[in-house]
Amino acid sequence: MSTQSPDQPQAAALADDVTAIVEAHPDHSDELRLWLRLLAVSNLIEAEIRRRLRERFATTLPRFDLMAQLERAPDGILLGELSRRMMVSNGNVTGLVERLALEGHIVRETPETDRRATRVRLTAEGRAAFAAMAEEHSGWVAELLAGLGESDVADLYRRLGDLKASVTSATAAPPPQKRTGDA
Amino acid sequence: MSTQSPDQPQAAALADDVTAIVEAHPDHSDELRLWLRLLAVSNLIEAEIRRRLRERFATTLPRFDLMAQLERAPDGILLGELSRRMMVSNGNVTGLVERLALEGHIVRETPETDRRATRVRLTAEGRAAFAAMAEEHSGWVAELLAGLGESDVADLYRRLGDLKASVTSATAAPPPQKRTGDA
DNA sequence: ACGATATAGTTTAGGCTTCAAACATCAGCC
DNA sequence: GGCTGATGTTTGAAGCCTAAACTATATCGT
Repeated sequence: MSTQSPDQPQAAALADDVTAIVEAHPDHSDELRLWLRLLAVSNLIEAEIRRRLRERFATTLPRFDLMAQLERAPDGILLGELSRRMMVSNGNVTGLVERLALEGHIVRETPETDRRATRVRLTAEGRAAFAAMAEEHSGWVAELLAGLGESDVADLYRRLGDLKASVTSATAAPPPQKRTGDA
Repeated sequence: MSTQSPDQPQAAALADDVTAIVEAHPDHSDELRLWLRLLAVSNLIEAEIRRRLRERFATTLPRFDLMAQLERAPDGILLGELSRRMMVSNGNVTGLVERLALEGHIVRETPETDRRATRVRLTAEGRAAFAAMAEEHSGWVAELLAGLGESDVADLYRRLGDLKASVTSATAAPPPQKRTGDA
């Protein structure tokens, strides 16, 4: 059911001048539609994966993500680095780690060189549990994307890279204010 | 290149280091990478939009979404239909509506024909607030996607449609339990 | 050494989200 | 009228998430 047509108020006569972008009321509906579709697809896949993680392994996507990070760092990882890699807040990681520790999947330890810090590591049990989940997980993704050809996958990957670059440069740059007279 | 080779996911022989498991599925790694990138890009854009909604309008994406739905339904909409369109649970909508009503953006009313139901509508104030937000919002999206050419946008849109179709058919169909020997 | 500043994590308050169970009402049937 | 089942919404418990305030430790400048 794609009742997702955004029905934006149609910009009137669209002067398609690329240079005079933000000031007037250009038609942004193509970009908006793209974003809405991107969001819809992403949420669709994510919801299905969350559902299966829950159903098959009684776990959640954030927990899975966290364990995936730890799996790549056999010597453990500091909480701050973890939150950076997962792109979530520090406080979020605190709770996630707490729950995973209760489940016995990970352990916390304080390095002697810096007693502020906490390093977390997968337990043997956690490593085994993650291996089982990861195996199925990649199968699920492959299954969901099975309708795409190999070249589609590569092409989408590349174009999403372009998109990522666009977003990154737009957010990294200082906010484009009205520069009066920037001749 | 690993083309459609006859897949043999025989994981039996992997007595190797368990840490290599995730990477050790050549058949699925392309799809996995694509999904991870899709997720990353989507989250990147979403986080930026959430940030700006919060900063500029002291609101959230779910609230914005809900108001966007109401904006398209001038006569109001039942909560159940709202939760269907937003693709979230009923209970979720209850709380969202409660907060937006407190803010004066929407009103609730019980239709006389069915006193179980609740119909919500934008107030005049809510409609005006949404108009202001929507205008900026579409500008933000256009700004974030500005690095893409017009044809890139169209192409990505189409390919994401293919992807959506793939996911939909994979989830709508009964679970494919065993992969029969494909050609 | 001492105070200022920076860094690592935790806590707090609040919002979003889901599921499951409860509640309320309606529509049909006897 | 009084069951019964369906439908529309709310509630409660639990988890995820953030920003801001806070604690504890480290480091740097003097």
